[in-house]
Amino acid sequence: MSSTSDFRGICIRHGLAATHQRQVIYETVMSLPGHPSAETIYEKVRERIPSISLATVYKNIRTFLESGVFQEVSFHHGSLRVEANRRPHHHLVCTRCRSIIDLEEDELEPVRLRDTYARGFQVQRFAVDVVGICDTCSKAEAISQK
Amino acid sequence: MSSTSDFRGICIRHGLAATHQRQVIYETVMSLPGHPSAETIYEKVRERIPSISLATVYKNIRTFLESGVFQEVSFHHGSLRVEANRRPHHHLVCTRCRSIIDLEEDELEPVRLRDTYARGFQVQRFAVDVVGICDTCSKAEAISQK
DNA sequence: CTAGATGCAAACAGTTTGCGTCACT
DNA sequence: AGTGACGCAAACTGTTTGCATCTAG
Repeated sequence: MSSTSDFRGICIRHGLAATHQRQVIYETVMSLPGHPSAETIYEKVRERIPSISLATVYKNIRTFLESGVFQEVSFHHGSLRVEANRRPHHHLVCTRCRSIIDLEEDELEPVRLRDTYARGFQVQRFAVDVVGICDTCSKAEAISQK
Repeated sequence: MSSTSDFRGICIRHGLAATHQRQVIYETVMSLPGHPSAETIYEKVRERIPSISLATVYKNIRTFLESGVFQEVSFHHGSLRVEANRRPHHHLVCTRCRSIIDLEEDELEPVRLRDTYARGFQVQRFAVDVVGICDTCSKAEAISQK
């Protein structure tokens, strides 16, 4: 029973209409393994609603992301960004303005996999995004909330 | 002196022709702060070569990335990917096939900023990409190198 | 009944490609 | 001289938007 009522509860909590399309998109994302793209979700949803529009899928993905029902895999999905800094370093990523600030490697405690881990993956390096709100945005927010 | 000869050395080492356009693009990327987009680089390069084509800028960025002269800020710059996994976790990212595998949070030693750090950034969470070669790709490579 | 959701097509942004001409090596 | 680079325009992919119609609340 929980699947349907989960969905309705989520919609109520976020002030969203519980439409059929929205529900199928939600269930499809939950059912797909890994990190599906909009196109993948669209293909899968069409098996249940052949007449659905790709725009509807995009609009609902956006809606779910904005209400925090789903997350984006990465904050870097936009256009290609070039990194000239050859020193190993990490990034501070602001969720508000999407700005990226370099963080020197020694500003972070060393990152390590627990030695129990293997899976045949050959590690080359660790790239850490410190996700949060930058100084500028948190000040701007403080003002707007007066 | 080193700037020009740096560039020529890089070109020789990577088997690239040392053209004027290529040099200006290289110098521009090195001079720009942060993580410029192709468009930003193009705008800046045009100050020195007004007739340059955007396609040339793109082609050269690709060339530099492929030869490792520059890096991409992130391996996630493609299309939007949706993450339904609500549990905190990290990612194994394969540089060869670009696949993304979830890594449970407890498979990594806890990530921490050194307490000296501040800059007014409000940290929400750490998103770690363990960058390397996945099992499938490393096996494929072993075979192709026979 | 009405705000918000859907479907369609057109618009857009970012990026790549084909091809004729030009320039490094 | 020949291979690869450039410039241009057209093509392409991923995504958003405007608008008329429909539907959940």
